[in-house]
Amino acid sequence: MSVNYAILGLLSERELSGYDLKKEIQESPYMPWSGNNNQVYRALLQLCEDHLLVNETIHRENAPTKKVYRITEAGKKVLREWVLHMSPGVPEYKKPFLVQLASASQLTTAEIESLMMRYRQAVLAELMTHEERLRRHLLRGEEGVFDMDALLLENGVRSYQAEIEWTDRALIAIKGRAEQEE
Amino acid sequence: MSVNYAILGLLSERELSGYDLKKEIQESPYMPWSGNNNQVYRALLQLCEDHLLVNETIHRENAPTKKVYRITEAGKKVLREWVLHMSPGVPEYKKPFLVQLASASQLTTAEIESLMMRYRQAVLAELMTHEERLRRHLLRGEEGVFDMDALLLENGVRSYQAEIEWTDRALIAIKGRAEQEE
DNA sequence: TCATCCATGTAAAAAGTTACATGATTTT
DNA sequence: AAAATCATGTAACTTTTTACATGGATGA
Repeated sequence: MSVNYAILGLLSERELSGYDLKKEIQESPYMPWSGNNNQVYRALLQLCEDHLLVNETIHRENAPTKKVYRITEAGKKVLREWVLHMSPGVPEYKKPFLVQLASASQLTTAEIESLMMRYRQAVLAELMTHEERLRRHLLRGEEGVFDMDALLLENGVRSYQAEIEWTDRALIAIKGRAEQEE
Repeated sequence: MSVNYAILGLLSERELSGYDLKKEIQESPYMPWSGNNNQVYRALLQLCEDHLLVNETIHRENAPTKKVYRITEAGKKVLREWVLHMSPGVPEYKKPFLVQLASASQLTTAEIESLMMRYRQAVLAELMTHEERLRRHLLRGEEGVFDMDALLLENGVRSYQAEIEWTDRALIAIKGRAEQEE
C-alpha cells in the first residue's frame, strides 16, 4: 500500500491543499507514513498525472497562494476497488520500549521499575491527548448514529489503554521480584 | 535508535550467529526492523569494528561454517548506558486497515461489515499464534518468579486482544446503522 | 524580534528492500 | 525432484528522511 491511497481516501471526504494533506498524514496515529514534503507533493503530482485528482490554484490576498485538490470520478473508482479488494492487513506494533526492556538483564530491579514507570507516564500522556481528541469530536456530535471518525479515534484510545494495563501488570511482577530479593 | 542496540541486547543474553540474529529480528513482533541480510550483516561488521562484539568462526562437518558473535565488556557498558538513558518512546500503531476504513464512504454498510469481519478474522489468527507462543513459553517454565520474556509475549497478546475487542464494538455500531437503513 | 504557521517545492543523504551469488543438508 | 532451511555476504534499486530554498502573516 502506498501513501497515494491514503491521499485519495482523505480527498474522498473533502477537498484539501497539499499542506493540509501533509498535516493530516503527520497527525494521524495509525498511518504508516511520515507525511514529509517530498512524499506528499510527489504523490500529488503522480495522482494528477494519472487523472485521479484535479487541482485548482487559489490566489488569496494577505495569504500565500495554495492548490486545492479534488478527487475525480476515476479516482473514486480506483479508491473503491482498492478498499474492496485489499485484504485487511493485521496491525504492526512497533514498540522501541520493548527492545529496551529486552536488554533489562543489564539493570537492577529498581532500575527496571523506574524505567517501566517512566514508560507508563509517557503512554498515559499520549492516552490523555487521544481521549481529549475523542471527547472533542463527540461533543461536536453532528455525525448521527454511525460515526466512522469516532470509531477510528476509539481505536487509538483502546490501544493506549491496553498498553497502560500491561504496564500495571508488569509493575506488579517487578515488585514481586523486588520483594523476593529482600 | 538503531538495530545495533537490538543486536547488543539479544547478544547480552546468549551468543548467536548472524543468521540466528536475523531470524530473531524478523520474528519479533515489536522490533521496528525487517531483519534483512544487508541490515544485520552490516550492523555486525560495524559493531565488531567498534569492539562492542567479537566473533568466532565455527567450522562444522555436514553443516555450513558459521560465525558466532559474543558481546564484549565495552559492549555491555554501551548497552547499559543506552537502556538507562534512552527515554522510553511511546509505541507506534501502524494500522493499514484503519487507512482502508477511512475511505469507507465509498462502500455500502454491508460491504463495511464484511470488511470488518475479514479484519477480525485476520487479527484473531494473529492473536492465536501469539497466545500459543506464550503458552509454550510458560510450559517450559524455567524462569522463576520474574520472567521478562513472558512479559514481552504478554504485551503482544494484549495488543491483539484490544484490537479484537475494538472490532466487536465496531461491528455492533455497523449493525446499528444497517438496521437504521432498513 | 524571534519563532511558528502557512504554503509550495527540490536536492542530497540515509536507510531500507529486493535480488543476486554460492552451496550443503533436510524435508516434502 | 523440488522446495525449504541453514549460512554467509554483496549489488542494485527504492523509499524515506533531512535539509535547503523562498516568502508573507501571525503571535509571543
